[in-house]
Amino acid sequence: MFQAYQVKSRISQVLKNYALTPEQFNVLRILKGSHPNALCVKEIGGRLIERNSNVPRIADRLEIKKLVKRSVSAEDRRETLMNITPAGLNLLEVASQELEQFQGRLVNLTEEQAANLNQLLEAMLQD
Amino acid sequence: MFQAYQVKSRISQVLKNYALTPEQFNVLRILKGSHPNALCVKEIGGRLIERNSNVPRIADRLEIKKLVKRSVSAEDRRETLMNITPAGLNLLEVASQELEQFQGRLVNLTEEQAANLNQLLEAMLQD
DNA sequence: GTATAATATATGTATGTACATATAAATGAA
DNA sequence: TTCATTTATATGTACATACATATATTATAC
Repeated sequence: MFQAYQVKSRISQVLKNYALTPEQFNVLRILKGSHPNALCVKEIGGRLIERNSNVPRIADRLEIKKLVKRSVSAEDRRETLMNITPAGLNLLEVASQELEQFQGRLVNLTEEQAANLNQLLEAMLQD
Repeated sequence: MFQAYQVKSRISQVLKNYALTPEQFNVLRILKGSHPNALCVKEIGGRLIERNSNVPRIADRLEIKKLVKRSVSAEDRRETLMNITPAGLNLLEVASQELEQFQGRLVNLTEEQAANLNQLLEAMLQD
């Protein structure tokens, strides 16, 4: 948990250059993954690590910055669909590039060590 | 980070039985560690994983529940000293017991695997 | 076909983090 | 000694999580 906190803090510092929080960045990445197709709020939430993320409120902030657009689904009017805007794609592109370089310098493991770490983490929790 | 989130969530569920958050629990544990000596706000903050924890506000909530007491330091009147109360010690005792049992069942690694995981995590980050 | 249940989203409230700023007290330089 | 600087804490604001509840829409039971 200490290392997870460290990683998140440092990612946060990099994203601050783009006025993004890690959560906002993750939502943008998910939307880019489905682009040009929209995703509804529930689908986005299901792809986030934090199962209790409040996607409507993160969407509020992204919408104010015009990085996403919301619309009501025609098939199911309960659903709010979200799309990343061209401005969102541009910002995500530059932020992702800096973040990838940063992470490359940050992480200090061989491929074998990384695979080993991953395996231990996956085996760690009961249930 | 996914596993750190899982662990924190499950700990959170257990502590909810005692109306404690993980952060409040950690502050109580730190205060118990120094008991019967008090600790100032800065010392407590320095022992938490989250470097930016806002100890005064966590202390507000613990004080309302009468689990800690605050006082002004005589040696340095800028410092706010904190002490765990008898009620705090009692609550911590029962909560800790349930949490330890829970964590024993939760974590699924041999001693060797745990040592290996720990070593990989420590080596993981540059700087 | 209508009433009820289930679902998707939004929103209110409590808690916490991140960070800027305010305030009081101690320290140090002149 | 006096005044500027540093330090410890508190507090304001923005953002996020956790969870309860409200609302609108769809699905289902009869």
